[in-house]
Amino acid sequence: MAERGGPDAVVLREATRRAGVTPNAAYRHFADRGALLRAVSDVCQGRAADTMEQHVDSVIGASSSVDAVGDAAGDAVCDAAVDARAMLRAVGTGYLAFARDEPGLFRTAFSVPDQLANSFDTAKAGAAGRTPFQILSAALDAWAAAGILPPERRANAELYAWSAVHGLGMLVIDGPLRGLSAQMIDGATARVLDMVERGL
Amino acid sequence: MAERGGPDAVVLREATRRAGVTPNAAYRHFADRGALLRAVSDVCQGRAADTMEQHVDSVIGASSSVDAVGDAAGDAVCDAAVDARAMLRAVGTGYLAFARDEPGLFRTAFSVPDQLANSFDTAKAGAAGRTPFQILSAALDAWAAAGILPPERRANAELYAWSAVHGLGMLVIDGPLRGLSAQMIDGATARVLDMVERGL
DNA sequence: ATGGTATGTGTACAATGTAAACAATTGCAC
DNA sequence: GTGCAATTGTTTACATTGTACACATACCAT
Repeated sequence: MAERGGPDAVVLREATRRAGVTPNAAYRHFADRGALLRAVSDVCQGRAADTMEQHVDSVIGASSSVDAVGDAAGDAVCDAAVDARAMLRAVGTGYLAFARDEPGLFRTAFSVPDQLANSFDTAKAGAAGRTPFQILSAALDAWAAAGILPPERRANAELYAWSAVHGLGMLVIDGPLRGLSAQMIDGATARVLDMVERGL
Repeated sequence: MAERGGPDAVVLREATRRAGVTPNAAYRHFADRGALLRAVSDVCQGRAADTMEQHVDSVIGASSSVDAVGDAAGDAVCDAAVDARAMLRAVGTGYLAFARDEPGLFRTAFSVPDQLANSFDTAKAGAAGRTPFQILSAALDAWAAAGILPPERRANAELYAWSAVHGLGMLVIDGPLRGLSAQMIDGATARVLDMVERGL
């Protein structure tokens, strides 16, 4: 239901109908519709994490193989920086790919009020066990380790990178940027990630 | 109704109740609930524009008076750059101030699917006649004119700056960043704007 | 005067969330 | 094994919402 229709479409009675039970049976499992929606939202965040991991993995794999083929041992630092940048971009593109491929799930994932403290809740984790926030966090740790993110800027950097990418996602799927061509969206994605890379 | 409760709270029957007419009278003015919501959304964008103009004006006023007092004629270019940066920051802080002060209106303003082409619709304009998009656009024009935004990066720059600020707004008001202290939010706002300034 | 347009009313129906009381099933203690 | 308590589901009921259809009224122009 969330997949097509977003959060507003996740409806208690329809859920029970699909489950083959009467409407009120739902109240044995969820306090109210809000609780159901929160549970669905958590699952959606897990799905987002899956897409992000997938993008990160593909980049890591590619980068490693290239490293293995033609490199001397001198520029390990440079490699770390290149890898860190690629990883953060993969996190961003994965996030936005999820938004574009599954707009209903994306909107459901982030349409329910939450607290930053819950960003580590395992209920929001993907198959790999990490939540979207943790995936982003790891990419920024890699930046810091590679020395391309000054320590004084590391604090809360998740929020700033996240804001940029999340904003683009929202504007694209149900904001004023909807209906842009795929190329336009690809371009905007690249440019927003450029901005984040330069600006973090 | 939008003010407290956001888009979900703008309800057709309640509106007619407050207007003192029967529910179906609404259908003489709006095709359906969606049309009503779109109209409300436009008004909300106008309110956002008002807040943004207000922030921009206060900055322009301050900057001009400083200029008038103690300057030779040499660094007009520098002044233009300083002004342009201040203006863009004011646009961003205004946008986020609106999100924080009127979260219901903010969510209503941007929760209805729209097209970029409609971003100039006068229905979305504030008292000064400009829509939020146009206000942002003007600030970026000032950047370009001051020479601090390379021409090849000017195209669609609205989208990138907007994404960053919009994302922070969404995360703060009903995303995982809700409940952050006012200082935290102020800090995050400043840092996101730093990122935009460096990254555009 | 008359006819058309704008606006509002009355009645009606389907869908939703949710409360309260009741029933069936399950698991465990004795 | 028996009985009790927790778990899960059902039935009935109600308020609220969006919306369709037919009907009424007021006003304005010809």
